[in-house]
Amino acid sequence: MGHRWRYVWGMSDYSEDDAFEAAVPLSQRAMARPAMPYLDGLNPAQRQAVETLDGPVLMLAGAGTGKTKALMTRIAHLIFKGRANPDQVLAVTFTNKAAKEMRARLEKEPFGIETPMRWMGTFHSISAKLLRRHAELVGLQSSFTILDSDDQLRLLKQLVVASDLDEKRWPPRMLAGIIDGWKNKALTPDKVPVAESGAFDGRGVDLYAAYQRRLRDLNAVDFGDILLHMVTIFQTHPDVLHQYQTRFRYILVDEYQDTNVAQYLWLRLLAAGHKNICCVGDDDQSIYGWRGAEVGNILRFEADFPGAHVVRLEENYRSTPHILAAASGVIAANKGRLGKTLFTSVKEGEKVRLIGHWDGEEEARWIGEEIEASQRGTRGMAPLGLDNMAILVRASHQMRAFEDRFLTIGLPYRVIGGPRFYERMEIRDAMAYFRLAVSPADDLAFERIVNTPKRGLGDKAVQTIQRTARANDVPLVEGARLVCQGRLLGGKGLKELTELVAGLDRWHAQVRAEADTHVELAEMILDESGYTGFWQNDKTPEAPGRLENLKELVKALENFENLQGFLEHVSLIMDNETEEQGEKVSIMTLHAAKGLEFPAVFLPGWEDGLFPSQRSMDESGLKGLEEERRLAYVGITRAEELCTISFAANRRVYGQWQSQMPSRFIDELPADHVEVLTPPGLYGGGYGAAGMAASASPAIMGAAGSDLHQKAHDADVYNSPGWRRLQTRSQQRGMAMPSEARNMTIDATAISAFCVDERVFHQKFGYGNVLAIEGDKLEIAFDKAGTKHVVGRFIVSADAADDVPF
DNA sequence: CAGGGGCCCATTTTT
DNA sequence: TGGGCCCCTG
Repeated sequence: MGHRWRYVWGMSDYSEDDAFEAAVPLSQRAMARPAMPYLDGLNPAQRQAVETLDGPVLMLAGAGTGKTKALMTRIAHLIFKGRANPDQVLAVTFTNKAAKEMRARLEKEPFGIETPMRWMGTFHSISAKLLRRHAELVGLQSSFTILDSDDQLRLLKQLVVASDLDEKRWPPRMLAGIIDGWKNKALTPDKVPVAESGAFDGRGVDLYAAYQRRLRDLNAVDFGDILLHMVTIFQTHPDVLHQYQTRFRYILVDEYQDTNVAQYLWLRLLAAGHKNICCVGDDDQSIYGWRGAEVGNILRFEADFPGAHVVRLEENYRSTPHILAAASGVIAANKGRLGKTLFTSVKEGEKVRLIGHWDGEEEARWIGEEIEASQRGTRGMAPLGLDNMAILVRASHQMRAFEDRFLTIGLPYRVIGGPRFYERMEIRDAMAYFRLAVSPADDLAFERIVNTPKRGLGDKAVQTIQRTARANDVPLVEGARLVCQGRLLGGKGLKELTELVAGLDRWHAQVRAEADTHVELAEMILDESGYTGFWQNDKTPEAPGRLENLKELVKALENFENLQGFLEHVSLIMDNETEEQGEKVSIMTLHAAKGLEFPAVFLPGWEDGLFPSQRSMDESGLKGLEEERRLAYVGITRAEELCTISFAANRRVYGQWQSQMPSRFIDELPADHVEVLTPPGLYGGGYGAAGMAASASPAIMGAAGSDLHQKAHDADVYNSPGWRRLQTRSQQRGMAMPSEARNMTIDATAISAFCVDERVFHQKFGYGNVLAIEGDKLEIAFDKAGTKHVVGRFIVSADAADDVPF
């Protein structure tokens, strides 16, 4: 069927405007289509979302309910029904990846729409395209450049310095944040509310205005401007607005819960005429409030667009009932939701598993073992490939424990959202040198570094070496030696190659003689080979980072006996890891996981302060907590078959060992859908790190109760016999306790109901942070009342105070 | 100009 | 604890 329709829209060779003006009355031809088979696979809700073509539609699509399918089918339907040709559909996504995927899927069966959808893309890419056409309306030329955040920062820094502000107290980065915030709210300098005029030492607005002038002079825009300028143009040039209101007959928006105010206005202006706007989203998955997203946009949709059809997609095709119930239980604690009830026709499945550990290292170790067990097939489940498993963390620094552990046991992993350390070019180069020092016959390593750094040994020289080596049936290094002896190369190349061969000989001798420590040797190799110098002389902006990575690599060597030992561990992983191939466990942040799904998901680090993040709660209070809770919801709903939540009783935070309380979200897990596991090394159930913390949880015990934290504090858990027993047992079994923890005596901080840095609330003085603890007296820095010494019984944890309206 | 030392701070991230 | 940034020095 593809051909026929391709023909119909074969006008895409025209200029865009011609194509637009020519807007073909497609309906007759479309009607001629025999059937619309693409509608067949939809459930009633999806079908309604697809077939309600006119007027505003809000598609509330819970996790795993076939949102993308519905969205794409709707687009196809609009086109096949002849309501619009592909050029008249505005389809907005948040990431280029999402747009790309959607394009790809629309081209394939059952849709076969091969006419490119010109207006499918991110807010930014579409706006940039529009802005190039109308740049002069905001004083720019259409050739304007788009600054990245680095450029932006450099510019702002100049302005801050020029304004005699103390760069330390008023960092340009902060100004960038403030300005971005204003732009996200579609506030031009003249529109910034008076209430915010105190920002940035009272200079914020002025600097913002100066920055905008500077950008204009440079004929440049930053990311925020791309949208802001278009909103300005739409607001001040009705003719332009009208042009696009007419052009875009239908508007579709994905991830609507993530839109900020500027994007909202942009959409509302464009949709104002026909109101044919379909927003797809899930208020429960709004996790980008910190970068300006307004959940309010989705919550207010019906008010903004009176008469809107709201369609709820609630049938979940992804997860088992227990997983859905757990996720629903957690998210139910949020207020002001639009509300959806996910259901599934699946009957079976494992409960969500919950386990506590002594510390973060043990948690990583346990998860590693679980992953290996799942690979073999466990608990009657079929073996799972590594691609089917993921570890989702709150903050990227949590990844390190897993990377370290997986590297040690040789478990292949991939980090989503950031290149892996051992995959970086400079690390691979350095490793190649080490490999050659250990095994001179490593030809791959030789090929890799023979001309790195540049030695004037190009393709031709390498070919000569290879030919010689092959002719004499020797490794490449020996081939190179023969080339040097026979003077088969000329001039500079010969000299350099001779030097390299001599160096390799020397390093190899050192390895064998064990004259120096392997760390010193590694440093020597990197220096003498000229590799370090190569990056030092490199002027590209990446060079310093690469040097840092090399330092890091050398530091990592300290954990091994010798170079060989290190290489063995890493090479096991790297060698059968041909680029992006092979099965790997995924490690990523919860944010990065949105939109993905895995049969098995691990959710480590569910500890108050880490998750929910203390900072989130401090900065945004209840709002912040609710966003964290949505993050928990996103995490759980990534799992198809098996979801494992874990926490550690102790964790190193900024180099300090800290006792951790299980996350309050654990309390919110419905007990009937959770299986509490006993941590390894602990005999029987009893008081395990998990057992204790979990059974302290009313939810898990099935007891009525509401405030785990207060109870836990009251019960003085860290001083409890159970806790001591755990500590002793762990020691006896030589469990995964780092030496610091092993020797740790339980100090006043842990015994007190509060801990240093804890956020607390005082009836009279308000909120504050604990500075120090002496017996039952606390030194607290109150936000408003200053630093005071207070007796502990007048203080409640800020967590508990959250329930008090403020 | 590059590197060392000291100091401050410490999520989430796309465009 | 440790990474990034700035400043100072050789």
